[in-house]
Amino acid sequence: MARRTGRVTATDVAKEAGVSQTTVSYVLNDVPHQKISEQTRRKVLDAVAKLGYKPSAAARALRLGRSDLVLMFLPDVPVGGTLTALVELLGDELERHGLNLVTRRERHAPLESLWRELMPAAVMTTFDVSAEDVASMRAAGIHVVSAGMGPTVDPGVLTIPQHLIGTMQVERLAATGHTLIGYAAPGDPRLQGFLTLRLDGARAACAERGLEPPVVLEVPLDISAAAAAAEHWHSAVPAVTGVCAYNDETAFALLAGMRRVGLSAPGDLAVIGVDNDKLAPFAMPPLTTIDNNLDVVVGRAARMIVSGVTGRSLPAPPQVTPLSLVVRESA
Amino acid sequence: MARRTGRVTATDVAKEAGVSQTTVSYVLNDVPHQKISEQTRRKVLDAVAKLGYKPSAAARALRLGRSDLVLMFLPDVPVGGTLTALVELLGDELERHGLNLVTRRERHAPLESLWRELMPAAVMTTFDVSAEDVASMRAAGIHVVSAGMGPTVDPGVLTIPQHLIGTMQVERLAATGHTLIGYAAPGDPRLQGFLTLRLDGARAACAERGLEPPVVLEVPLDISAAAAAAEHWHSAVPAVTGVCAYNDETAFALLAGMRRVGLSAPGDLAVIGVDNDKLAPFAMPPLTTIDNNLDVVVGRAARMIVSGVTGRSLPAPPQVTPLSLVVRESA
DNA sequence: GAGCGTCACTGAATCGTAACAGTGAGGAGG
DNA sequence: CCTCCTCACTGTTACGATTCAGTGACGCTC
Repeated sequence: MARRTGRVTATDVAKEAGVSQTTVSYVLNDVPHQKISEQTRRKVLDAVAKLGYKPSAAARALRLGRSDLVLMFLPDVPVGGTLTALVELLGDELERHGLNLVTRRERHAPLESLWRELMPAAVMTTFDVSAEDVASMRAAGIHVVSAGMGPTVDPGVLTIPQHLIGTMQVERLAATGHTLIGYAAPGDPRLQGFLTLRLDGARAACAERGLEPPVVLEVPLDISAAAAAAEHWHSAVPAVTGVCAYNDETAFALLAGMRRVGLSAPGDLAVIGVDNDKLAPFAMPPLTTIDNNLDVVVGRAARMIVSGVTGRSLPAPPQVTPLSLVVRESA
Repeated sequence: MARRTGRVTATDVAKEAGVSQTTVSYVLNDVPHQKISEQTRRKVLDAVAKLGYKPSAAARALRLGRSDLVLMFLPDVPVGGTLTALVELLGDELERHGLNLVTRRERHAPLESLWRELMPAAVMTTFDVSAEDVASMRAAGIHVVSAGMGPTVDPGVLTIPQHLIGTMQVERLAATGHTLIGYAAPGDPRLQGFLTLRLDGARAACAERGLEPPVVLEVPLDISAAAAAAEHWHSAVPAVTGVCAYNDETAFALLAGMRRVGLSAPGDLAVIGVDNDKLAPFAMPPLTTIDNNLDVVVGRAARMIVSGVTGRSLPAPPQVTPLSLVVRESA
């Protein structure tokens, strides 16, 4: 018989239930315009349960021309906590809808070979992908959701408003009386894209309030360098009194550098981070930061992907800004 | 024609090269006992390049009875930095060998339905899986690599020696003159498994040196609670002077708690963490910790998986202990 | 009671690859 | 000259699901 592989197939189920394999498929997929009697449906379902039948993802993918994989392209950046958490949450959420998340870093360049090979149901990108790449994926029936950070053309785009992050940081500092603001840029050049957007947001916020544009210094993850930057800001005339850090890591480094040269936050220099890192409450002093409410973002992303793939439209996403200020002590 | 889907198939390549589809398959898979002339091989390869042919993962999976997916089951724990990095590195490494990593949290329980559905080439687990689960996967031709933490039965097992972590922490504290040692346990009950092993290692190390067993207190990620624990250790008679933290997060919380009650490290209480978190150098004071050299671990894991899947045995892993002490200032 | 329409199914083709089982050409051996 | 073997391929089937195109049986109308 067909018992060479040990796999339980739809044919086995059909035999057990005494119906055709076609019927099994109809029952399991709840095919719209097929009338199946309750009795037959029951028989099939019982057989499925009895035999422990699980449809083969490969066979289904071959037939349908697409798999249940969702391909997520990540920027080639030492992944920060936020992106990691996003991946994790998104994976869980997609799983609930029968989709499997596969992540890939943008580096081993050819996106195309990968999606042609895997035939994913959807692709999600976290950086900007060329319009032609997007077009050819769409043409191949793949749902593309772009969380790219740039000014995207895609109407169905999901964007974490990077520039708003910078804006909110400046808002906080301005609200607490700071008039000359610094910006701590990360050392890693691969973060340039995000940096530009966040910094633009900060610049705009300063301009809007009639403040000088932020004084940008690089603060790599190195205490000495961070200390030098801190002194530079502090001893400038007029002095910078509040700093927006690119993210919480940078903020931690800056705070450590400040300690090295005897400066303290927020007295000498207020510091505000981004990400609400798990360790932010335990910084010295506890770090004020911007939380990008990931559950909101993930919820939206998952909805876009799932509704795109299944064709069903899901309940509209709540219109919540996925950013919030977490005030602690550092700013 | 067959041009309904837009996909380039092996048949298209065959047509282009003027050979049979079988020959294309033989060339591309380098089938051992088939003689293919250099000339034909070239023609096929050229056609592949010209048409941009990429074999369908689904069709291949269906035919072979297994996909190129590697399924990694993660413990249902708010994933710490280490595990995250492990997943990331492993994904990159597997990718180089044409395998795709899919992660899943142990929670939506039935492992079985998932692997039956996806037919992965290999499964990697980070927790203990029942012997029968392993047996049935093996029976289905799936390579199982268990990085479970328990005393595993599996001979081909890959273990991060959790107990050694505790041992090394105690070693460091003992070497710097501490005789009564504390252990800061995490609040999350899901970490119990790892905790037990690390703690056992610490206990054993204490016993070996004739020291009292470590004084275990729970240090959740909450400053007040951490402060209370710190005071408890410090004011005990005789006083605990050095503490092994379950991980760097716990260490950060403890250090923050200590500041709250005016204690400092390492003077009042030396603190040593685990993980060498990215932020560890920026702790106050910079955190001494145990680094579990992930590249080593990942390299081993990847080798085990790849060699298991491909059948080829890869160069033997360097016998390096994947743990090292990183001395900073806190202990 | 012939015609028509639903109902509740079933038969067979199809997706793209791998690999078994040939097959004709050419050379070696007797 | 006939047989046998190797070489270098090719024809065809199978993997397991989806789905189009039927197909009897039955009820209803005129």
